[in-house]
Amino acid sequence: MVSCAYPVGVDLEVELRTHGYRVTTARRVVWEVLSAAGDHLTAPSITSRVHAVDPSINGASVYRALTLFAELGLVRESRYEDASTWEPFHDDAAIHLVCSECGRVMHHNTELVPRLRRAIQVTTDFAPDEIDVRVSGRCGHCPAESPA
Amino acid sequence: MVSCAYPVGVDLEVELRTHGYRVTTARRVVWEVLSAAGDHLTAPSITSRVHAVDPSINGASVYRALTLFAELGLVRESRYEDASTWEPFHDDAAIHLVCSECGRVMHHNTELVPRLRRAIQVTTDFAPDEIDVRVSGRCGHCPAESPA
DNA sequence: CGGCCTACTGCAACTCGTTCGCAATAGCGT
DNA sequence: ACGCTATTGCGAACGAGTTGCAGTAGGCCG
Repeated sequence: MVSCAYPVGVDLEVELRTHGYRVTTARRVVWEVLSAAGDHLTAPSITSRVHAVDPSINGASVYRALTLFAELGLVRESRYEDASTWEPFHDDAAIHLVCSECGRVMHHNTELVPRLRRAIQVTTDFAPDEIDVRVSGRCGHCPAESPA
Repeated sequence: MVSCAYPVGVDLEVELRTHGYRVTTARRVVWEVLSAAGDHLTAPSITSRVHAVDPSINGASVYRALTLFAELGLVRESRYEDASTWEPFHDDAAIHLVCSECGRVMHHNTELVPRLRRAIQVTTDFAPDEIDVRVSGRCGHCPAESPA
């Protein structure tokens, strides 16, 4: 049911074993769900998708898997409007375009992010680590606001 | 006790009255706290500061005030690591530099933000609204990481 | 291949930030 | 000062996320 549509460069089993963790059903299913979506998902929606695959997997295990994946750097958590979302890790030159209509989250790569990093390094005494850019607006799939 | 150290360009009373809302103690105190901090505050920390000024103000009222202020565009909510924070509104050319050591949040203006907005408009079919940039790292006040 | 050790899971109770319904209170226009 | 009603305080409810514990299953070893 869940196929791996996301170009995963990471082999979960290898990653887990390398760090001495066991490869379990729960972890595999959570990873499949994340990979299949390849997109931002809230924890509750991850849980329900996991349940669609295997209802015997407990919600707590989903959280534990997510936390573990985050520690291993396989996924990243980011907090949006009113929910935190999870997605497979990607490099941070990608910015997030969040559609206020349909809630969809798109990625967009731009060299302005690395440039911003350099600008900060040069013009401030702040040593930048991660850069997270979120843009809210309306995506191409959603109709333009009708003039009320 | 709470003085208004933040360069407020907004008169709360006027803003409330203009929109037909009443000027109440709770709203005034919440606004004083936000203005005095002029910085990102979590809702619970806002509540405790409000209590320091007037313990009779209920936590729920703090949330209601914050929600109202957000609707009026006086404050902005943003979600960080594990808490949502509130701060008086500032224009979004300012980006957030969040120090991982001391937790301090600084603002930095850069013309790269408006440029990013234009880049998105030109190169994608996404219509950008708000742009929120958060940079984690280490600020100038915190000692550099000692080589472990 | 089978058995053991223990990491991991499912469960259920718990925490804690945030919201809601309702009666009492206090703005503010007259 | 009076009255209308927006707003508050209270307490209960809610929901996401966490935790402790006993049972289960991954995977190493013989």
